[in-house]
Amino acid sequence: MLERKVKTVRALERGLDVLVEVQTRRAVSLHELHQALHLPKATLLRMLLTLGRKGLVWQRLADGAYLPHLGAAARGTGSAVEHIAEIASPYMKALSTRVAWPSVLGVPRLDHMEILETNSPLFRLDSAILGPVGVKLSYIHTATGRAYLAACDESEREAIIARLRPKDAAPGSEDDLRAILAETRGRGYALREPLHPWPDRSKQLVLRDGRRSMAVAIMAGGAPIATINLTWPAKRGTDEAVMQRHLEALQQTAQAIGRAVADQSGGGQGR
Amino acid sequence: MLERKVKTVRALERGLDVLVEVQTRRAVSLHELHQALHLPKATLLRMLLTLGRKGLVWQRLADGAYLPHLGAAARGTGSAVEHIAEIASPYMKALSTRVAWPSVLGVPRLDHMEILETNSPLFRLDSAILGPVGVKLSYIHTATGRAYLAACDESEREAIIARLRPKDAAPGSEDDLRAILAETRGRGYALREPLHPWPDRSKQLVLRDGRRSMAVAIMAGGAPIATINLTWPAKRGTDEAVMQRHLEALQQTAQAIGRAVADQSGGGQGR
DNA sequence: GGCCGCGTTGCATGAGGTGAAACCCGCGAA
DNA sequence: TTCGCGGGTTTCACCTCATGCAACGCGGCC
Repeated sequence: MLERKVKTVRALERGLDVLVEVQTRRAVSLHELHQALHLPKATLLRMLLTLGRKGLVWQRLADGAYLPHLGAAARGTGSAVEHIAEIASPYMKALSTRVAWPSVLGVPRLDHMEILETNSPLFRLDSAILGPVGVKLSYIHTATGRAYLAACDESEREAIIARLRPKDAAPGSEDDLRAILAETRGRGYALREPLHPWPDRSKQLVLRDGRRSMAVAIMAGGAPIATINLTWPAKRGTDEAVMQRHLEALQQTAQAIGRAVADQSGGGQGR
Repeated sequence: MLERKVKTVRALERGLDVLVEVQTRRAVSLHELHQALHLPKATLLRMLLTLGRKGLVWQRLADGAYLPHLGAAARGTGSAVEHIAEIASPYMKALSTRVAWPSVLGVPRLDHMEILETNSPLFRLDSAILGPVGVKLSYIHTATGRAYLAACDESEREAIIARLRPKDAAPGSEDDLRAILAETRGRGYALREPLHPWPDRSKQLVLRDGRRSMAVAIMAGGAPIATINLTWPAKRGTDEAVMQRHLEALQQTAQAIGRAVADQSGGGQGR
């Protein structure tokens, strides 16, 4: 293998350098690649397009960063769940063309929801900037968090609530939360209203950012694995109008993503 | 990602096709790639050289087949043990330049040792053709099998012996086997002599192929994970001379491979 | 011995990879 | 508001370098 008289293929060689670079750093911008590999950006762009077409890397909407596609590697390692962002990304892009407001994809963590992807850069409006990837959202005060809590298994819900319950929780406040979640579950989508008394991360910020938000869970295999929301400025007309207009699209998108994740976990190996 | 005005890099594109093809079929010959991808062999050769240099594929000595390098994929999935063949291959190539006879790398299976790699194609002698990859060797009648049995943990040894014990085993024959293994362990290397009465796969073949063979275990983390042997024609001078001359090289090679495997499993991620 | 299949090498040709330069676009500063 | 800047994107003319034909080596098999 090592010794061979023939020359190597330079274009392939450099392309593989890019691939390896993307794989080692988990997320990388064009500019970072540029200064790491000393290749002109134009060249990098063409290589990334090629790698993308072959399904080896993908570009996150949230920040345009290039990420490795784990699929080929973990072939058969189950859990396409780790790829939700990658799988959801194209659906969120499509969603951005159907509705006028940006969305965020969130996944549950121990005591918060984490943003994995957002299509907000696709909107021109400066009011549309949603937190970058990695931002932590409250389970209690955000539509995203409530959508997950309402959809998840009871034992999981209990565990999360227990984790968030303040020492000095007002009597009855926990029942209020449960009532909110029950209503959310019945309604089929979550809102950041009504207000709930417990403190939790960035509660104040949520309260006064002047936005409204609705969210639904993404289900796969009977369990919620993520959520997707829609955020719009509060001043924008009546909330009911917005919600009526876009709820269906949001739910359809969530279902489509859930189906795609289930498909990947099951038989197909994608592309 | 999908839509982009710029052109893709054809050379990279085709190279990735080759990579993917090698990854999906686990082992593939140049000719197979040729008819699968409809690329001239010369081109394929250059691409494979490039992929090899980047550590994404490697070529098996045994049959020249190209195999994917699992490393990048399973990064952190531990057990470099599955890569023994890949890791051992270069050492076996080096060994072929130090000694005059071919070697085989074997790993334990339920009731036999399986050949994973051999450097025999590097020898011109037609007497040197050793079974292709996948051949099953007897634990009892081959040096390779005995080397493993002698080196492994007692409980594992007992399990294997129990599995192989014939219903009508002659009294004392099992003790004979244990004695053989004990002597092997003390000596530090295994031989296919002395004969043992139990029947086992291809016993007859081993008895009359007119060859002699010696083998040592490859240790990693205190346990044997594979074996490497040396085979030569029986007619070739005195066996003692051959063994004296090459035993050290064989043991050094086994140790080097064991160390390489341990290194990969531990810290480094190889390329 | 001669044929065939497969891997390998050499080399002339022009397809296509390359990167400088220009363009775009959003952002922050003035 | 304009300007400048830093990133990403596109264009395009140059000329390397990927390409595949052709020829060779070698071992196996009839």
